[in-house]
Amino acid sequence: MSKVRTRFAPSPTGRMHVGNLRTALYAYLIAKHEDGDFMLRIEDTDQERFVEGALEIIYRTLEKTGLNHDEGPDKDGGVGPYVQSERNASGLYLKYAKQLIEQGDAYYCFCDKERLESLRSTVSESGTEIVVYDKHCLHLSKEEIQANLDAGKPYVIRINMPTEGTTTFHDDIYGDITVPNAELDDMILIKSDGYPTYNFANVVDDHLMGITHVVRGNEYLSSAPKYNRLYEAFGWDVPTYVHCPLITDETHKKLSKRCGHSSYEDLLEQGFVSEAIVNYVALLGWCPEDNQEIFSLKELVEAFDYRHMSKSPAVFDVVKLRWMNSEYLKAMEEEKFFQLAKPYMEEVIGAKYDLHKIAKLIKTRIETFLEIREQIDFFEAVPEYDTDLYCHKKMKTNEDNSLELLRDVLPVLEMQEDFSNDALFEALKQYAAKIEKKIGYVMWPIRTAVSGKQNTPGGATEIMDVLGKEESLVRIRAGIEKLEAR
RNA sequence: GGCUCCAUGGUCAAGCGGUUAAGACAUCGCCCUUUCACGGCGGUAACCCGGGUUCGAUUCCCGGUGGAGUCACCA
Repeated sequence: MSKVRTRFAPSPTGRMHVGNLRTALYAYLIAKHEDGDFMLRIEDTDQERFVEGALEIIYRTLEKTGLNHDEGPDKDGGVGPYVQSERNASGLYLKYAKQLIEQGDAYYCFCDKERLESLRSTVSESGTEIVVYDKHCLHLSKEEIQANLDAGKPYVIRINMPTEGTTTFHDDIYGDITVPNAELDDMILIKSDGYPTYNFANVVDDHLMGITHVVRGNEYLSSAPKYNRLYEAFGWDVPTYVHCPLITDETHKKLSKRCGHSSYEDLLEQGFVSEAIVNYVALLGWCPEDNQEIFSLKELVEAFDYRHMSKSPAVFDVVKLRWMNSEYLKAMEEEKFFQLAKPYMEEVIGAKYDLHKIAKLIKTRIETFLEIREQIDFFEAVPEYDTDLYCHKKMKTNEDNSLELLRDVLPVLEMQEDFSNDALFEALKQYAAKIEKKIGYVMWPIRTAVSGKQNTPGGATEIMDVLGKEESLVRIRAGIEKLEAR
């Protein structure tokens, strides 16, 4: 049995779509599960769609997600170049296309855009007809072709598909798929600009690079039967196809830029951690036997069996991603969490307070880093709040007894030397015991005064620990004034 | 519209002829608690419809319905 070789073959056209990321992940997992090779190939045959910087995004994303390739433009494995425009420069694709022409499996086509368009419109009017090229140029004589070529007339090279019978191709997930040959378009192999089309370059390169498993998105499923004709014409072995189920948005449509979280970079910007994104995406269309949900990349390699992949499309559920992200944050070691959260904290409160302490408080209370702002903004300044915040049914507090409590407890805090959480808690516990109230009765008004918020990360003492004695007392006095002024 | 694929709770999904039809997210309730969160416990909620095959279908086959993908000198 030969070594498994898979490839990720993105086009440098922008951000990393999560569908692409998952395809890359699955290709990586299929290879690594069998101890095979995973390679990167750049499919840049469309010069018009090339986006500046897209290459860097591809490299960066693979690196950040840990999907390290064994071969690629930057890592020669002997079957390069790994960039299609470079391969094309040597006339590689044209050579193979011409071989097909000689065999009678392909032909020159000189039809211009206008003719092709008129073809389309006439066909659609007749209704029942199928929209494929009419093979007009297939019937050109040798002399006509040569004359056109000599005249420098632009041309493309098309494959000559059979018009009768059916073609069956096999996908390891979806099984056998049979289509009528009349449906098969004489697809273009070489474009008039000399570049190969995706369909052609893909087949040629996958063969030349020894790819054993072609992993790609379900949206290519319908073009797959055409490939068999190509492999057949060349006499090459057809690789194993693994088409991944579609990832959709909440309306069950193919995930698009419109939904706002369609790319890996979008998700990072929205405060998700890379590992959680990879983990979540792995579970979109695949599931292990024991239903484990939290996976490191290493564990995924171990557990991944692509035969357990699902066939039906999966909705990208941001809510579940958020949950998973929170799991990663909770499990993260403190220092790492601090480093990642630091920029978000600094953005709100600078370096005024001990950010380590604050990081500890928010760690179990956020799902994404973006929530940090709303969690800690009160440290910067107490927001405007209504005094009915002091009313809490369970704590049995209201504006009146809160005012009384704060006035009463203020001297206690003023005398308190040690403003650490533990010491404060101990002191206030004793105070509560003294006045024969439950601890919450004491804590609620204080927490309200120092934060001005309904909910806060941490309780009254933890907040005061961060604020320090001076600021805490300032805020409590302000709270008293606010209650008096009501 | 043609072709192709898909079909278990709101979502991700186990299941692969006989089950009280798992689990997770979300949701609801309770407990814990210095608020919230975390954590713990529990609840609500699903096999698209109709025919077969079979002693027995969520599971196999056919049809319908529904959804999606695709029909470029884009990938």
